[in-house]
Amino acid sequence: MAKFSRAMRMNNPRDYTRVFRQAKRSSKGGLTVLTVENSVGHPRLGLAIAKKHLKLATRRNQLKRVIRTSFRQHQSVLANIDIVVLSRGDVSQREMAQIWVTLERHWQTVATQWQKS
RNA sequence: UGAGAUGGCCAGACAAUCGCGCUAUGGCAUUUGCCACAGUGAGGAAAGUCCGGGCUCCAAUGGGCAAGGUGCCAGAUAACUUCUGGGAGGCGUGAGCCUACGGCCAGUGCAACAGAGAGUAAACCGCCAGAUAAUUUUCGGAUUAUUCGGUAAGGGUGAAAGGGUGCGGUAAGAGCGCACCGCGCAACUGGUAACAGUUGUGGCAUGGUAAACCCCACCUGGAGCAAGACCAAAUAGAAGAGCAGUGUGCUUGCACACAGAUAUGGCCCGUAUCGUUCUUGGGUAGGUUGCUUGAGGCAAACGGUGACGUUUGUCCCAGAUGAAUGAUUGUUCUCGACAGAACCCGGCUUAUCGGCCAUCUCAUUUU
RNA sequence: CGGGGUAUAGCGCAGUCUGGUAGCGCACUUGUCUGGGGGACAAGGGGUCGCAAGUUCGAAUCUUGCUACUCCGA
Repeated sequence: MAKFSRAMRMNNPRDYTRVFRQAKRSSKGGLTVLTVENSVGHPRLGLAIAKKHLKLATRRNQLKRVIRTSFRQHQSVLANIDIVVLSRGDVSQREMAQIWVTLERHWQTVATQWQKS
């Protein structure tokens, strides 16, 4: 059962600044993924999709939904880490299917970086 | 059949799996929650923020000025830069469509360059009469030049040159006279009105520009849900109240006297710091609310040319807050555009793949 | 989400209120001075005035609608 409840989102600005300061980065396919350890007991996801990269609100919402769904389906392989997904300037040229594939590759690299203890 | 005009409607469909927000019910915890099941869940533009209103706070009970807006007339509406009907002008064969459409005979200004002249008109070329001179002569005059006058018909300049066309008239011309057209004024008729029609009259007066200042008529207080209301840590500061160390006295909880406490340090001096508890108000982080039952939708009847209004019945139809509608797979079709609510409504504007319906127009063919 | 501002030469800015000629500085090109560079002097080129409609005889300027950038309110 792969749920995605409200506690698995990062709601606090301090969490974001902590991640931005200490995180490991990996970027490919129009997205950048930042990861850092947390003490909550489960993985958490945060999104930062820039208006400059995707001008239309429809496209931004669509991208966020795709990222959330992918996170939900792959959260069993992830350790207790905070993840922030950033958009990059070239994301506007990608199809949604391509984004889906690159997200799966991101989760694999993150899972190898942070072995589940 | 083809080409159009106007108005309205839809915005891929179905199924499976995994998920999200809100609401109701039930269960477990009772503290914020968790679980089960059911219902419900973006738009015609949600957009731009260009107008109007509700709502909230601030200001003000009034009047005037300023500033801004609107601008044919009548109506609709909570209100409007909206809508409906009508008028005028323009476009189209037509159905129809478009129009910031009050006033420069109240005042002030502006019009570069060109042009003689750009507004109480003006003689550059030209046309015409007279005078003078020359030439010529059939002795009537003719031609040329100069000068002084007349003249807005023609040329030329310009975006624009002070009514247009025709006839008369004249030395040449001229609203100088006449006819028609246009314009102004007056009366009458129709119309709520804008305006239209008829008659008479004037004889050209009144050129353009008000999205130039302005005049006239009408309208407008300012800010915006990050408005506003409520709850409320920590820290610093403010106000108030109680308590405070040591010694003495006695009436045993009061009075009087003396200053202190902590840190540094072996101790003194010295140095540094300074009460403690509670309450109050203020209000930060954070949270709650505002937050969706409304100038609501749908249907019918009635009134109205219509926008719309009235009555009855019926329905409840997003409410998020780092922000909910998605992903994957399958089937199918016409292969899916523009695009995501954030306090709520009425409009306008802009973006947009296509499809359907109704009414109407034109052309062609057949009967 | 709400409220403002700006757009003119490669860059930074005037001109817009009050409509007729688009200008200033730096940069660029050419020439002269110098043995050369630097520097100075002289001359020159370079503009859909963000885009599109409208008003006007005429629009960078006035009006309306779009586009981009930017600031403020947590």
